[in-house]
Amino acid sequence: MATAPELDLTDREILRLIQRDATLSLAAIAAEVGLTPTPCWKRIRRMEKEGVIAGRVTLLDPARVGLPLSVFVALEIGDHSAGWIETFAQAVAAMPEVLECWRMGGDVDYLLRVAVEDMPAYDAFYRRLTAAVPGLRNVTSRFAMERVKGTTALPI
Amino acid sequence: MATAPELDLTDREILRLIQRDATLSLAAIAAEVGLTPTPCWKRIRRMEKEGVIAGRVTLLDPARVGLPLSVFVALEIGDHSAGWIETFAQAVAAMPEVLECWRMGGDVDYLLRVAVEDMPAYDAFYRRLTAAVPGLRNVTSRFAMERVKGTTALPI
DNA sequence: AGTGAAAGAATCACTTA
DNA sequence: TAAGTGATTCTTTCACT
Repeated sequence: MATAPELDLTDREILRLIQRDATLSLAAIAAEVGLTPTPCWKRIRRMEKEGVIAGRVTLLDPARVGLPLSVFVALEIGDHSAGWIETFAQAVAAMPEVLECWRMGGDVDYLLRVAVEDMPAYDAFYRRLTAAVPGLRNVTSRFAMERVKGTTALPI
Repeated sequence: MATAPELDLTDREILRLIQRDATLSLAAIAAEVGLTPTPCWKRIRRMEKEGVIAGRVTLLDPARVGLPLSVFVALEIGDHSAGWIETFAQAVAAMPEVLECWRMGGDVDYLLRVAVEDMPAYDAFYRRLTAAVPGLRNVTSRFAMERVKGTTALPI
């Protein structure tokens, strides 16, 4: 078990910068936070090892790659056993259209966000989902009209 | 208006790789797709210019930076005028806790995903939201227990 | 799409406060 | 324990083929 990471103000300032733009050079980061590149590099590497930094990814425009339709799917389930949940998690992991899957408290058991090409593609996904996951008590699909805001940058 | 980008199989293969890992060198990408670094670099730069590539970001672990609570907020509004919607979009843009905001079709008008420290922090956010956005007909908060899956990689 | 060169960046051993 | 220096290596970038 790793000890809880202590993040000082400089660590947080670095995170704030690289969260928004992973292409910033160490020299640019260093200039922003008032250090030289080497200590910045050491801090970043430390935060990667500690798991504070989960990764660096390239974000695409969904519409430009042929996936303009986003759907939120609320699931209510019948069987709440550990075995069922494990099976469900594996099914979801194997479906690349599912970008996010959250286990929820309250009336909804699971909430999915799905990216597909169009309505027929969503229908095909829906059929695969309900076939792969038996015992769904209720499935509610809500279709997104517009992404008003979308960021991966956490408020730190 | 830019012409619709044509993405060939190599473009898509490059996108598939860098979507998962933005730290891959051009040499590594080139080896994967069976080219040399220069044409890969030209393709990536072209897709950046075209807007297919939206950016490169660093992802953090929310719990490790003190934001372990994710809340989905469904909003029903009274006023559907263009002016209201513009005001709402600006309010949401100014609230860093709101990571995503979608305008929806159907029963729910807007769906937000919010990251906060704990329940008191969510309550404070809730008050700020309902104060900043007058005329909300209904606000439903659903609390996430567990992120079963979360990826930024689109199924291309 | 590839080659080869030049410029720029990351990485690290070592030094200093 | 944290930051800086300078050298090395790797990577990106680009003119030319």
